[in-house]
Amino acid sequence: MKKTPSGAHSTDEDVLQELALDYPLPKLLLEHRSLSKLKSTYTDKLPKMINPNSGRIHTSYNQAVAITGRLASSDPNLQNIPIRTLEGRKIREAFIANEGSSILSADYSQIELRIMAHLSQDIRLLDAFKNNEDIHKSTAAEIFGCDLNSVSQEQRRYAKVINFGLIYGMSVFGLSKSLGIERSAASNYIETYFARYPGVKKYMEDAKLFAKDKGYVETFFGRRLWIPEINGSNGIRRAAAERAAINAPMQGTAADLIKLAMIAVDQWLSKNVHLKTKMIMQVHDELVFEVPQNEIEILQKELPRLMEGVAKLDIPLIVDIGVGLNWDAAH
DNA sequence: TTTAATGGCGCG
DNA sequence: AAAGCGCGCCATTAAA
Repeated sequence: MKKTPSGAHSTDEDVLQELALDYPLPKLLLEHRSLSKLKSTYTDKLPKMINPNSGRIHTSYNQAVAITGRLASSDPNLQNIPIRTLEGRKIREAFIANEGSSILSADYSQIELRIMAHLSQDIRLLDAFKNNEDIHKSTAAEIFGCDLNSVSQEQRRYAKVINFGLIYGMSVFGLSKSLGIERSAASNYIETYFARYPGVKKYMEDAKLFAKDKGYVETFFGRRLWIPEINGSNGIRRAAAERAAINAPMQGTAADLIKLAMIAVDQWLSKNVHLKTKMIMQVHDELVFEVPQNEIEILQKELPRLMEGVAKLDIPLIVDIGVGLNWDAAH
């Protein structure tokens, strides 16, 4: 149903899911794939990487690999610990706090969509975030032309796929595939979306034009992200570069913000020498801490203030906090 | 035995 | 020919 770059028949998840409608084997294969992925990558490997001195797993953060300015975690990668499935979450449950401490997770809510609102200056998107609305719900209300409180689960799910797809420059083809709908229907959704959020459409066109003119795009702070293939002769790679030009300012600005947050939190912890709390991980829009019981209250109060205050955008930055005895419970 | 390429999939 | 951005790591296979 689909070919790999080398010309072989693809057996990826999409293909097997489609085949599973007609045959029993693909479903079994998918089950085996997901379980063996969890076993080989996490369950078998992570225990072997415990440092004998600390009794812990220590990752490395590379600051100069990701072109958008994100950190990248390796050996082991702790930025791709499972969370999306029940089975996977059992692995996350194994990340536990010391006796007497909790794991605290502080993550930016909808950070890239908020940045898109700021960069695009789209009035409806700015308003939605200023009113602290459920953004997928409010997008659903716009594209389905209904009331905020009459949005169905299904409508919200559609809007969510559209919202995330847009951040990445998704096409009609991609949207129709990921929603399993006709291309004409997908085309209608996108058209309606851009009619309701014209600022977003203009932002995307401007990002491409800017990149073509200068060879780079910029984050909110003016950091440059070079897109060399934006004027290349290979049409396919050029199209990919155009999508990167749309995405890079958002992902790059989010990367800038969380780095500033890490610095702000570190300085605050250093200043308050009595605190035993430790910042132990970063997962792109999330900071993870190990917090003694008697410090949870102060962290719950101070972290949002510190992280939300690193920059003044035209929308509020919102930080959600979760606390638990393990990393999964902290979400 | 090590390295590289491939296809696939975990996360934000 | 591809149609969704950014990563790192797994098993498998082939080459060095």
